[in-house]
Amino acid sequence: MCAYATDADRCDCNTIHEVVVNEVREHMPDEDNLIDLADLFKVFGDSTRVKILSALFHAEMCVCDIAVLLGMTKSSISHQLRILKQAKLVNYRRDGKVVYYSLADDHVKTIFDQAMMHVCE
Amino acid sequence: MCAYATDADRCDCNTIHEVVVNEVREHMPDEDNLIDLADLFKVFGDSTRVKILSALFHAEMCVCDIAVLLGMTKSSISHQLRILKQAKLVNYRRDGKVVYYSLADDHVKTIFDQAMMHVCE
DNA sequence: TATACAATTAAACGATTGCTTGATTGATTA
DNA sequence: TAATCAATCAAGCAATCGTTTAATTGTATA
Repeated sequence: MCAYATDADRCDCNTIHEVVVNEVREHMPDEDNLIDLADLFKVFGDSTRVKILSALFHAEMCVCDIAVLLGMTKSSISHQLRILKQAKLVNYRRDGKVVYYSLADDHVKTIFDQAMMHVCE
Repeated sequence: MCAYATDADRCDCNTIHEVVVNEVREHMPDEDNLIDLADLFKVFGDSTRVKILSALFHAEMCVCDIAVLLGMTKSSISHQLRILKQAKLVNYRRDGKVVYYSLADDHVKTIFDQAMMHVCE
């Protein structure tokens, strides 16, 4: 049983389609890449962050602008911007007391557009 | 202060770029759509689910196959498949005792490819 | 009908996460 | 230098989430 599992201890199956499993295993991306992928989507998986990115599609904005736009505190916006910064999804520049944020990656727009297609079906 | 906030109570800013905020507000998608978008990404934001979808890109598989492939219990795989089913990301068909799952939406592959480009930069 | 087994489900847990509050940092200006 | 204010940060709390365990469902077959 489970002769083809990478981690036989965790497996509780008796019959598998060996050929299919091996075939799929060969074609799958590395686990590390898939984990990175999930981590990126995790960043997208919060409505506040989605709103921030969606706003930055149209214009560079300061923390205060975004807070007003979304009706939230500067603190929570700043908190979420830090997460977006860590994921290299936004750039920032300081001008006096104000910090302006902008979109760092054009892929994001494409990803959002495709996802919106799924949502609107 | 904060004359332009939709929810003035939550705002704690003194200076905003009024024109920019109004301009962006006009161009943003509806809040409901953005929440749906975040909810979709939330589904993508788990490595087990990303691995399952990535596997289904290549072949239809039963729960047991996927459990073996990923070295996890059938229970946890079934649990995640339910979430993918609810998000209309996978289809299923029963053949005797075995239930086969397959990909339901071609957008997913495009989204994953674009996201992988961001990750691999 | 009884057994076997793939799949699903429910409850419980530990871990993660987003927002709040209050304090602090950094830059400007009176 | 002192005051102001945009922005950040840290700690705490409530809510959400993924896996485990054990029980249950549904289908096939002896």
